Amino acid sequence: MPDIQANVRANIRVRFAPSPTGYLHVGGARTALFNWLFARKMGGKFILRIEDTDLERSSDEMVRGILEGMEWLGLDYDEGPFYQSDYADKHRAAAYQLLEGGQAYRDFAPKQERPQRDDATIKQDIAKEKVVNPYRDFPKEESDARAAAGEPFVIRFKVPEEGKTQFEDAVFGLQERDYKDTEDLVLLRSDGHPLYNLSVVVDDIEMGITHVIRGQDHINNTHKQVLIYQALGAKLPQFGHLPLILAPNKGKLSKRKHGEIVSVTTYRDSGFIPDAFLNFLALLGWAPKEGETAENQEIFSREQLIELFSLEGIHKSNAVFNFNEGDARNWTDQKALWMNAEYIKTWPPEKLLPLIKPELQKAGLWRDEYEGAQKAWYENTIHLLRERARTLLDFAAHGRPYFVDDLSFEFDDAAVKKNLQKEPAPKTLLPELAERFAALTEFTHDSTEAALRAFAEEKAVKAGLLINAARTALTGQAVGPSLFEVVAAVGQKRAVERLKHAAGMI
RNA sequence: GGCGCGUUGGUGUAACUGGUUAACACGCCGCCCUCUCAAGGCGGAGAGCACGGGUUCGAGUCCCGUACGCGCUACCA
Repeated sequence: MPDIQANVRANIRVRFAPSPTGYLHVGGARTALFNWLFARKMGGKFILRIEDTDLERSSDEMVRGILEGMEWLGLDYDEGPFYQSDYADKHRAAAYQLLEGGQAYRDFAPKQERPQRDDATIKQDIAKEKVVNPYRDFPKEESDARAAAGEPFVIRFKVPEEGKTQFEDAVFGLQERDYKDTEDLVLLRSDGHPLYNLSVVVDDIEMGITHVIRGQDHINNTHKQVLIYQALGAKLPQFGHLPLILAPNKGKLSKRKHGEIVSVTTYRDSGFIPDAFLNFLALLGWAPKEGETAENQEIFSREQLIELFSLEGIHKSNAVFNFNEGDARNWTDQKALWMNAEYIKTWPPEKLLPLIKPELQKAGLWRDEYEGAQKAWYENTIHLLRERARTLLDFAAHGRPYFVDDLSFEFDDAAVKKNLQKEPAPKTLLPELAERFAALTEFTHDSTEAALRAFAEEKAVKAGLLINAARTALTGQAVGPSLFEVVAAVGQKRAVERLKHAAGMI
């Protein structure tokens, strides 16, 4: 017997349809993610379509930003990218089909200057003025004649007077809207250019989209689109509207207001592991069913997310993305940062190492031996650093003393004061300690620890004093891994050198 | 203004078809560990579920109202 369920699932087709604004913002990324998860979960197809019907605002450059973001996040699409502008003829044909069918009409009124998007008071005034369009019931012959005479017009959808649109939303449930609350939207501009709501519907029908998963800010558009679906005689897809991701001030995310912080490339460039960012995004507005996860689990691999994802788990209320641009350390949502650190700490080396290499290369710290003769040493050093890293950038920043042979790393002022200069002992003891280290035939964590502790006892100083002084001498820092791990990683020659050098700084 | 949607600690979320002191994660504070910082372990503060009124033996969970927030309201997408 054929597996009917599997067949139904395999036919599921979803799409992510961003407009090319030059970058993929976190809200868009989450929409893409949810579509992708749904498609992967159901064994359906995930399609990318660029909504570039507003040609003035589109360019290759703008599209590239979207593609880059998708690629970084690893959201691979099965079809596309398609460009909506390539199908303008079809959209126009649909508009004329509706005109012929009497479901749309020509509006000869001259274009009005519109107020700025954010000028709410003017908008309100316009809304009050809204009256029945005089061309709505214009005689067909006259309309045809004026069009034939070359008079410019737009094609508007003729929203019926009585009744309401309705659809069952996968997230918000039954949605209804009275026809009288929907204006006669423009389908085709006076220059023949098709507009968004028309293009979307025609494309979604054409592409066989079964589930439209998009931001909640589209709910009003959906009512308009339902009208177009019906006028075109097409079956409605399943709609699912996602809650919005809000800025810390609870307003809408926007590049203009919030800058680069809302672009996913910022997270890539700031050393996020894509899976960590995806994990964080997935939990913004969605949660797995209780009982299907491990106790207190917050970390989910891609595979687990796919396994656990369901439309039912999506929330209705908006989520705040708590970034904090002014703060150098906690510049973005702390949970995202924590999650990234978790990934860095626990990811298998074969996945982590390829992400660190480019960072070291950028900083001029990379050597090919790290993948050859020095492989074991390198991996051990990375292991040391990963415990304290929050982003991939930290490997180059904190790792410099481990990767350079000379003294071309920073000495932190506070560390020098506290660990080297505060007490008089280091000045005389550090050179002596250097000699002890130089004399060791076996130079390991344990042998250096034994040597240092014996030396401290001999000189009647606390081991901690020497340990902290040595850490600053070797790394320039007051904080870092256990000293003897550092000593072993830095090696005998460099350790001896740096201990002597530090004494000279005092 | 109109239409729509939402409201659980600072943030993200949980709480089966209403049933004992509202749970978890991040963050915060403290303690332990310790050579520092992290990590880790343990503990703590922080919401009585926007507010008001109902229904009920019993409501965060159902109903009504109010407030607040958000979204949409283009010949943009």
